[in-house]
Amino acid sequence: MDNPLALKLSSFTDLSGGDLAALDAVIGTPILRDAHSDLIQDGERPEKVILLLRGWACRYKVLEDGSKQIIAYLVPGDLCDPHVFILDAMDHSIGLLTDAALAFISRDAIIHLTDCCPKIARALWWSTLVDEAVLRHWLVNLGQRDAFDRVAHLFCELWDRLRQVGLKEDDELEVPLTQEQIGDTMALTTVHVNRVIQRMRTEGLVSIKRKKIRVHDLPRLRELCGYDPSYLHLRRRSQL
Amino acid sequence: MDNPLALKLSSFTDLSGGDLAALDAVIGTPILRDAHSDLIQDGERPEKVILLLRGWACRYKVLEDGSKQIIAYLVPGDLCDPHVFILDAMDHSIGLLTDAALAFISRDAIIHLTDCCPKIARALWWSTLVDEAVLRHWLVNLGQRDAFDRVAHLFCELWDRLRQVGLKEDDELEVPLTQEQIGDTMALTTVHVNRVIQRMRTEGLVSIKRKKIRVHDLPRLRELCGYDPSYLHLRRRSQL
DNA sequence: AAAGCTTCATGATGCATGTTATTGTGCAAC
DNA sequence: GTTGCACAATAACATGCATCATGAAGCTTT
Repeated sequence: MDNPLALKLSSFTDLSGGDLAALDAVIGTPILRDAHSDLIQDGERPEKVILLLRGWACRYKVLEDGSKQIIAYLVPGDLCDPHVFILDAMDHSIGLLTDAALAFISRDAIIHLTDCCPKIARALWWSTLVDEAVLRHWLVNLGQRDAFDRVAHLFCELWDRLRQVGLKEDDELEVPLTQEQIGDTMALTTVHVNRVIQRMRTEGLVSIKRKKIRVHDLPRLRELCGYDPSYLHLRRRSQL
Repeated sequence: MDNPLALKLSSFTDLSGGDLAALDAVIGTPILRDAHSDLIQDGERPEKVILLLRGWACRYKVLEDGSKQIIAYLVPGDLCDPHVFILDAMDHSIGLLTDAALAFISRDAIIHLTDCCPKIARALWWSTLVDEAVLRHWLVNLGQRDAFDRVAHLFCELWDRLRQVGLKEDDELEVPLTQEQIGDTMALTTVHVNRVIQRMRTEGLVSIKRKKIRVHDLPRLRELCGYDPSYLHLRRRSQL
């Protein structure tokens, strides 16, 4: 299965052959885009729903003073806001972190998909509810945890989410994020992100080489930062 | 109109008489509950959807170390998670901040309501999307703004949301929150919340007396903290 | 009206994290 | 292979907010 959306939804429910075919049908030929371009900008009115097939994107908001907050990551299989048409205008931007392959899905295709495949409709519901749960969890992180725990939580979450779409082998995690982007996510400066990562290194928790994070001691990392993946609402207990 | 849900949804779309009747029908006799009780707790499986008719509630999460983060406020007219049945278990709690009147709505009633009244279905969609937008906005607040701006933003947001359901007269805002709860919301200590409020007072922005906040200079408060209500996606420009 | 509790007010001190600056390192362009 | 650039590493210093402590003010209970 090379359709990452199908893979992701399969981790919620069993999809029939017809469901899988319907999911493949909405994709069409992937559209390629370069890193650092915006898929949609704050204030624009969305015309299509975006499905990320390859690469990474993020939701973010830039304030008047230039400070930037990353609000969510989109990884392969993530579909942004299937019902965004109801709103008038975007209240944040979506930008690409890497080169990417996308499918733009029309409103009508979404409606058709959910009308004819109730299992998919339900799985998409699950997916949007999980997105919201992740957002709540990030809020708790920013509000209540210190720098180390925030960064550790991010690594643990990405670990679980990437495994879900088959993008992680062994104990290596390919995370195409600069320390600045990690800082914009967890509301830290690059300097401090660096301090935290140094500490993780010296404590033998992770090693990072060219944007590949090798986690040496996942159980300990999880325990140190109090990570509990239940907010991801993964249905199937997949193997560690 | 004394149905706050109908009032709130009306700020998104015009509802027919039949729609309004359907919204009234799901309410039944209100259930009264005392302040400080939990409507549902972290880890529980939800059986009903909760509609808040009178009083205030909040979503919150308590960490192992006892620290608490308030994730959202529910005010009259707010309906929590119409599709929460899809998830297995709550990943946070919902607690009452004041005495309250509630309607518990069954899953079937929700399904029936949305099946037979497409305008309501759409308006509920809008409402959940707005809830999510508020959550994103809070994340940006916690990540990028200082204590003063965070508290000011909260006041501005509550102003707009309460006006939407007809709970605000003149320039007075009845907000039944202690400084500790404001702190748990905006990730500040009570001490620092107090300092911020003192500053607002001495600058002539607000005066607070027995949990009623009188805002003397809303335009200036908004400007000082960079408030932009577009994230609330209010359709109708109501009068200030 | 005293006692007890919750909430608010305010000062002294410390720390986690921000700010500014400098240097190193690896990759890309030419 | 030199230049330039993005990213990472690290040091010195600054600060917003937390922590700890104390007291006052207002309610509730008895």
